[in-house]
Amino acid sequence: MRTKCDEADPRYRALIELLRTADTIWDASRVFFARWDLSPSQFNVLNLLRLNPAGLSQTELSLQLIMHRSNVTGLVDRLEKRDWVARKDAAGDRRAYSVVLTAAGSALLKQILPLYYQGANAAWSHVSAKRAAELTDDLRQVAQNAQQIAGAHS
Amino acid sequence: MRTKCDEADPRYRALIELLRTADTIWDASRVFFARWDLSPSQFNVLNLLRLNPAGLSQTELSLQLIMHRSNVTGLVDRLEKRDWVARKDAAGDRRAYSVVLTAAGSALLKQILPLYYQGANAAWSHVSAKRAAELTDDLRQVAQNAQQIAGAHS
DNA sequence: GCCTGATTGTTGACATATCAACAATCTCAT
DNA sequence: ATGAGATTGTTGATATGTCAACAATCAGGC
Repeated sequence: MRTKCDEADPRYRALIELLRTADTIWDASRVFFARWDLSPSQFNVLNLLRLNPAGLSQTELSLQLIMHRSNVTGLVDRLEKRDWVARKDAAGDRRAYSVVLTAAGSALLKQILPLYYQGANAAWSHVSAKRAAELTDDLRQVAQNAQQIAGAHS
Repeated sequence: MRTKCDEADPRYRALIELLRTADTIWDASRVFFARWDLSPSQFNVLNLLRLNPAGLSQTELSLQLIMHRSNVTGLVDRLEKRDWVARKDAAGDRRAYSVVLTAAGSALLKQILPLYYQGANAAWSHVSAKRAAELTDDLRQVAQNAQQIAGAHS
């Protein structure tokens, strides 16, 4: 039995639409954050630090944000230069930093978050909460499968 | 009536999961294409040219791939250097090129596509065709909304 | 023909991302 | 305690992406 799958397959189309939609949302968020001269990635760093007031090491940041350690260096550099985050010495490990939100960074987030949630809500206004939850489950499964397929390097 | 929306909202969670899943898939595809020393973006160019045998201008490519004109320059440069695409003079417009697949590029795609569809299928194996189609519709709507929200720069 | 305005691809400056390699440091078995 | 191996953040090379500005060209009204 052959595996039926080409560009007409509904699953393949869903895959393409998923990537396309994510790209569109990312671009829209870039426009949104431009008001504060902030990039989506920079916002993600700030938002993650908000949820971790004790601070995160750069490696922890890279794991949460799904990016390479080396990329966090420049990201934190630029945020630090604008006084939104600070590098504290990590307790008990002289190799690592503990990156924390500054008061200014916290204040900035307080300004952004309500508008951010509002926009996120508006984009999904036509989707019911139940359907959104189902969709989330589907996506989680797809992400897990994709990782396994890539991990098998076949 | 206040708008209820925070990080616990199912719609917000769907948004986050959407971005996260797309990122994971993109990373997985990067691993997948690495076998041919190819990037996902480079593959997208080749695949798009396959569907347009007459060739596309770089501006047309940028519109289809949702990226800036200026980014296509380097992308095509690198693909041309490896003889997978060629820049022909566009008929009737001395400013533009007509970018086309070479025989080598076409042969490369023939090699990749079956494995590509196979992987795409595997990632969505747990989702029914009907559900995939519904999901695609939802995503299209979300993408459209996101664009409008960004366009309104509010 | 000719001028105005739009479009095409390129360039340079920059942010974001990967990877390999490096010094500094930590961990842990011995 | 010490040496082997892992981990941390940085650096340099490179790809990918944006944007503004530029020369060349096109398209249309006059």
